[in-house]
Amino acid sequence: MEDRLSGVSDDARPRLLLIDGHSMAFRAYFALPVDKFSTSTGQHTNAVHGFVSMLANLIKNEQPTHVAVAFDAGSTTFRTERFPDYKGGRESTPEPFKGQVPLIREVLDAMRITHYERDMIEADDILATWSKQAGAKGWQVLVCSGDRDSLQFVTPDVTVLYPVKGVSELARMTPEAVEAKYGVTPERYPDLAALVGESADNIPGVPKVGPKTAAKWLAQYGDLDGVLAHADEIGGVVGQNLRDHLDQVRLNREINHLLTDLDLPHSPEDLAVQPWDREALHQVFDTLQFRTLRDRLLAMMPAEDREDAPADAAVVEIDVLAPGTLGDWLAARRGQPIGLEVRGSFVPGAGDADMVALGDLEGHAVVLDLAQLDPADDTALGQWLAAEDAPVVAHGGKARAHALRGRGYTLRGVVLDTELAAYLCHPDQRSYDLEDLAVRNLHREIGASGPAGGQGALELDLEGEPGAGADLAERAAVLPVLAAALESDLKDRGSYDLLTTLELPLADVLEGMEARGVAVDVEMLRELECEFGQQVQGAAQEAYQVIGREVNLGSPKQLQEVLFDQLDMPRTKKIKTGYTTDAASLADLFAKTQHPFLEHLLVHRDVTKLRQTVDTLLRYVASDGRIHTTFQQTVAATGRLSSADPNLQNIPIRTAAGRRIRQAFRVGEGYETLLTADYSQIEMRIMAHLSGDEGLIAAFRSGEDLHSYVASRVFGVATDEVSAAQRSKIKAMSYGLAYGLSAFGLSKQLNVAVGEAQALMDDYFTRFGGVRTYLHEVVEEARATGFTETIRGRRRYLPDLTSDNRQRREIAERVALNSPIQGSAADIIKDAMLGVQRELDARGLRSRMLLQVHDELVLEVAPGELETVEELLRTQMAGAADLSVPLEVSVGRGQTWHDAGH
DNA sequence: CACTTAACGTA
DNA sequence: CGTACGTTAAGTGC
Repeated sequence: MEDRLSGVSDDARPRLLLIDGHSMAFRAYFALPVDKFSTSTGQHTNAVHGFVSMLANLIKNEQPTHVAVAFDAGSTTFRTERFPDYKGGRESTPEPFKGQVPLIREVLDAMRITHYERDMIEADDILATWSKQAGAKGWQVLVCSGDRDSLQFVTPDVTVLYPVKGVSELARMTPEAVEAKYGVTPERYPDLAALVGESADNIPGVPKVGPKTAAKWLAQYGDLDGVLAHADEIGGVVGQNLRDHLDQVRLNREINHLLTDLDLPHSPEDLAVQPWDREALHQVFDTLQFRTLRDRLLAMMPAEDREDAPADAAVVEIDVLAPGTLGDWLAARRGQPIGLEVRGSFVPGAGDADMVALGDLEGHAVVLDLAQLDPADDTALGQWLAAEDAPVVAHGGKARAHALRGRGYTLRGVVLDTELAAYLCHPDQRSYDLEDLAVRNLHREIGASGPAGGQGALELDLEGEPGAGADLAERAAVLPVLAAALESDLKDRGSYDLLTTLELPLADVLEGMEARGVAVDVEMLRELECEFGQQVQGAAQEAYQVIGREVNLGSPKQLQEVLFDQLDMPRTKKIKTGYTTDAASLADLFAKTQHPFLEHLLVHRDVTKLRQTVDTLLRYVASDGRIHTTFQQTVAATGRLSSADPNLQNIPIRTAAGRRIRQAFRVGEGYETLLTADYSQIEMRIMAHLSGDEGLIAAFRSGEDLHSYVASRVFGVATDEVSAAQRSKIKAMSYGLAYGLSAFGLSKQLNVAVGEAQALMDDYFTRFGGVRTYLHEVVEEARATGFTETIRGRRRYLPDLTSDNRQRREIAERVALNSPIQGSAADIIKDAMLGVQRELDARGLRSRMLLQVHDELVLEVAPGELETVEELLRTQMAGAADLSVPLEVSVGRGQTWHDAGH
């Protein structure tokens, strides 16, 4: 590691960087705005960000060979015992600062930087000791500390970096700089400090004596002892003051003396910089939600810090095939997993591919330009792609299949999809770029060498796009290697089965659904757009009239002005930018003020949203008159699918106007009807199953209305005597429980007193105690194992369950409650989809699945197949899991999605 | 131009 | 102080 600096610096001595952790974190905290740095979970991160940013700069600029951080262990130290007022009178640590220090430690761990603290000792003492030890060896030492006491150990070899402004600007305090600034040598600095005092540490100095006077005295009498010995000779008020404070000054000197003889567990040699733990670094930056900082750090990670040298397989050799020999190339590798990478457009239903690369485990690759592919090769490629028994490894196979489909190829036989595999291993990440996976799992950089780095690959590239072929080949070649790594990772996590029996086959099913899309009535959508548009205009005009001016009703900022400044309405809930103007608050305000502006505003909001939904849908209608969404299979951490471009899982249903949009989704030409099937109360049934609560299981087995049944038990009345109000309270609570709802939250939702909500929950748990036990146990087990699990063994890792930060911990606890339930429901409907597809195929039916909306499937039924399809749909959905309660499925049919719904 | 925020639709 | 998503316009900052 030492040789790293030889190229950068002309000084070949080891360079030790020492950092006072608390002091710098605190500086960072005050340098950066608290409200601008927090994660979506509410964790403040400004101090972490500032600290890590500073650390990154230091490492980059100073190129240390050794690094360590010292922290203060607690508020009690040998100094406070000696002098109870030391550091007294300080404001208590700001709330948002607490909890950030452990996060800094996590980052340091990931960077494999030693950090140390010891009871009763301050960070400065630790740093002073290391500094002295390293100085004695002739090392260069840099000490980064915001504590001026550290200036006392500045020497020609030891420089203190003292923050002047925030944490970005550090003053290099060399012996010369100390002398220039304070008029004394570093060695005498504590003498000066003893006389002057340090208000930050609540150390009183001699009144009226500042650095100038103190330095003058020290120059005159040599050192502090000299000054004290000659205290009588000093005239004036300051002299008298000194004489009055002799004991204080002696005590000060005693206190600001730093220990340099601690027995530390790490010698300076132990502090050598280590290769960073990329995996851990990614994880901690994921939780901190630091994107730019992550990139900055990774970018400066020197090549020699990569954990293992790249394996020899990293060299990709592009085989130049004679026309017509692709079949031979493939035959020579029969049965071996081949990586497949595709270049082109991955748009569902309108994809296209222009280049394909194949790579084997040994690093051999071929690059195929599909536009000028030899007919024999084209056949060989098509057969190989479609063969179920020719093992393929892809990254995002579903998207690649869309591209290939555009060229008439069918993709089958994907035995491992690296994107899906990575998702199952770390379902919380936001992206699974192949480059990142290669680096994290194989320590292999791909696409980094640039065009010139290829091995004679350039001539293979399409004109005007140098490097594309080499890049594609490199990606294809890394896939089988990566697949092996991810396969074993998945097996370790017990999730391999989930990949092969659920997610991989599902990807095929989803690809089909996306490719076929869903038919819409464009005329109807246009009419709706127009109608909603007029209503938007109308509502806006009326709103303007009320307030006497035109504002942008879509701007929360301008609305705040109108509501709270112009109209001086009661303040709503506070948010970052002021007061919220969300629908619930506006409704509250209307109840209080009856102000007509609010009415018009709410109508405007509603209709704007609807118009916008219609607008978006229209933009996505493809040339076949259908909308092709993308079902994202690696986004939702619980295992659900999500839908995007456009999102068809959030089409309105609750309001009459909204439901009209569903009328525009209709059965396609050549088909008879739409069929929708949804699970009734699937999450509550899963709760009953997982908890084993006798009462809840009995409720479902009784066949009675769930919420009425539960309400009758909670309120102690007959099922048919349950009032609508009682039922709806219970319904809200039942669903809330699976989200970790508190009595406070319930009270807010039901608009009742917290006490009443609490009583309701208590009554509920008296009757359904198994639920409470289960909810408690699921959290505790997750805390012990670090993850939750669904009925299919889908894991979600929740490191925050053991966080010291209460807010983070409690959020993780709610996630732990919800994930097995939501995730199991996702498992079940995914299994059902496989069953439905299998049956449709097996029976040679033309009917087909179109959409999935979490607990609902939408199918397009071919003429004459209705009865068969409905039956198989019910059977497959109800039989998708074997729970201790029945899975109930309700089915509807109609010409439109609205009519098929129920 | 890219990113974040507030708001709101679904299960 | 209830989970999981995606999309949009407005606002902010480079």
